[in-house]
Amino acid sequence: MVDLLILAEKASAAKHMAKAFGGMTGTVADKTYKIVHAHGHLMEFKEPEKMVTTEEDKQRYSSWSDMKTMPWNEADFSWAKTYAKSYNSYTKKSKSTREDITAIKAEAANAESILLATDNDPSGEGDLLGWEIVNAIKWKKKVYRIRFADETPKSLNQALQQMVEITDQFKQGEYLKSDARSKWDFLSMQLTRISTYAARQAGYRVKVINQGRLKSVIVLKIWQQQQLIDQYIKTPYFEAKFKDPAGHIFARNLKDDQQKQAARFTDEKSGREDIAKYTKSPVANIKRVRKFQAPGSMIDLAKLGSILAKQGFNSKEVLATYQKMYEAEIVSYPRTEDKKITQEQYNELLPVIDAIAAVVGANQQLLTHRVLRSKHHANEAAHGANRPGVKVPNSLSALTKYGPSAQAIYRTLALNYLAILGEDYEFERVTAELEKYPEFKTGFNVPVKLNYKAIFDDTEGDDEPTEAKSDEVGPEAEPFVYQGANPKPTRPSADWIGKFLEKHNIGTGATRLGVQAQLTSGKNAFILEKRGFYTLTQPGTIAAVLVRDSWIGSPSITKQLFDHMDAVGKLNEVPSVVVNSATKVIEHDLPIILKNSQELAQLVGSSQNVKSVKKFKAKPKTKGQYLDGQEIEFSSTWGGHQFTADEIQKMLQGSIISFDATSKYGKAYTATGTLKQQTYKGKKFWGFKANFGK
DNA sequence: GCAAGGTC
Repeated sequence: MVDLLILAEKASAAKHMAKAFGGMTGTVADKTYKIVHAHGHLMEFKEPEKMVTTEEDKQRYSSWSDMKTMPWNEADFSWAKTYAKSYNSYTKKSKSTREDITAIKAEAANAESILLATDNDPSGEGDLLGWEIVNAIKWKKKVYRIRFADETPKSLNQALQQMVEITDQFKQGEYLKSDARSKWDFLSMQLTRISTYAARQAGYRVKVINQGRLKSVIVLKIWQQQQLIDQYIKTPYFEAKFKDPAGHIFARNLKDDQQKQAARFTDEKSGREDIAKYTKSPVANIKRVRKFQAPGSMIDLAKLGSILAKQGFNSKEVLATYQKMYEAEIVSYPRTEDKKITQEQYNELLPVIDAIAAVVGANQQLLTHRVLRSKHHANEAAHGANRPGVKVPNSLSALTKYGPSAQAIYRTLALNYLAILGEDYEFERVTAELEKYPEFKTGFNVPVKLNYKAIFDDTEGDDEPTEAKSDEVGPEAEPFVYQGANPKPTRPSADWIGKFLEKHNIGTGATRLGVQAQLTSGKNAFILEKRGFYTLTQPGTIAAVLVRDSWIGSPSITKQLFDHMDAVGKLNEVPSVVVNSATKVIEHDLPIILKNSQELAQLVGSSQNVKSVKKFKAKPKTKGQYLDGQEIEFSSTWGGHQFTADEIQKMLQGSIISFDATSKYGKAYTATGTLKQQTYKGKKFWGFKANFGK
């Protein structure tokens, strides 16, 4: 008989506890103990039709096609749970968790009390999965809880001193709120049945049209952005600006639409007339201020995924490879919520910093900042931000066995971590204005010491052509007509969706990248991913169109759910209010989804032939005589830019032209090139060709 | 066939 059966959330946590307490069994804080562990949730809800009793209800809750059966009445459900299926990626087999539960039950038979030592997630998920096990083994004796700041021995032993009894689960806010959350999400599956039915009614032979708090919001956001892109019309404007000999631009700070309207002209002629008002001016009031910038916050899993997406790795593979590296203790816990680390975690890594730097080829001389900055420090961080582990690989190539992206994962994580050991970036902020027209100002940064940026610069990868300008300003600047345009909407990408989800607090560190991996893979994928950029597939478009104007497609639904969960967690609100709110969402969204299905034909296209919707818009062509006399035809636009008559004339004469363009990453640059005969898929054609990198 | 949340 032991005093305490310590239940850890996962194998790695159990291992850390064994290290902290002196073995998998023993005596700690005057109590005998044994450590066991789960691997996440071992129990999950039974199928809806298996949570009801009458034959009539079994029928009702099996239906995917009778819309009168919904919204479901949650009072009909027993909310009974069953063993989860756990998938083993090594054996590629699914296995029931029945044996795990049986094993824990057998150990519990020899214990006086259970100590829940599962993770302390803000959502209460660790409490929920602990209680699921306690309930599954029909435990009737005492239950205690510890919450630890991190998994270092010091923190775990500290936590043990603050053990609290929580035997009545219905009085424990963390359990109540996560239980309510899980019921809410479970009830939301009705929207998948509704959407699948609606799409089929509209004539689409779809498999399943999944909907949920994360999925619907992601897919709808991508669709809406695609609409913005499709509807985007580039409208150039002409604005008076000044330029000094080194190329620094002096412009007015146009704060609102009114100011912009007054300063910008829609045609070049008016722009030219406007600059006639100005003459060359000396540059005045040059200020140089020395500034410092600390390294940015550490990257999370979603951010890492988006960085690697740009290098051609897909999220599914990154997740799998990262997991294997974590199991080998080469990197820290992947699915962390933490963006910071504790002092203990920082201290733990310090001795191996130089070894890590050597592996990834970082300059060790730059790692001089040996104090954890407050912006990276947290008092509590169960796993700590994503970072390299204490075990350092011998070389990058030794990592290849974990997966294709292993080297890239380690390199990115390590450099990002090492950057916090670099000194602040030092630069000079230069500002100046025009003597004659002081409202025209310029400002730019001149790097003095790169410091941490020489280790890891999260702006790298934005491979935009930046002209190397001199840091000398003035002595004078001349007016010119600057040609700009309304900015093109950003292309949907992994990075962009990640930021959006984070901003609205949708999903967790564990699910944000996971759901994107899910949506981009399999036969029924909703999203097509190419180097981190997203487009919707046909089923994805259907899913998006169906949840237009719905609540499930809105980010505010998660916000509302979380606000209510917080109230439940503080015991200020009864859980049933949260669960009932799910029914209200179904009630509201069911008719909307059915109504939206009538627009599918128009917005998605033919249900018979997917390709028929992808009619290519014929590009407007221009004809003319090339300098050798032959009659040629070429597109009158390039990269969203409409060639002016003057540019067309010049191109036909074989001259080089330049114009302002926007890159596919949304950055403005100057495109320079000539008209050339080119080949595409074996066909010859004439068109503008940019001289990149020349 | 369904969610989102854990985990491997």
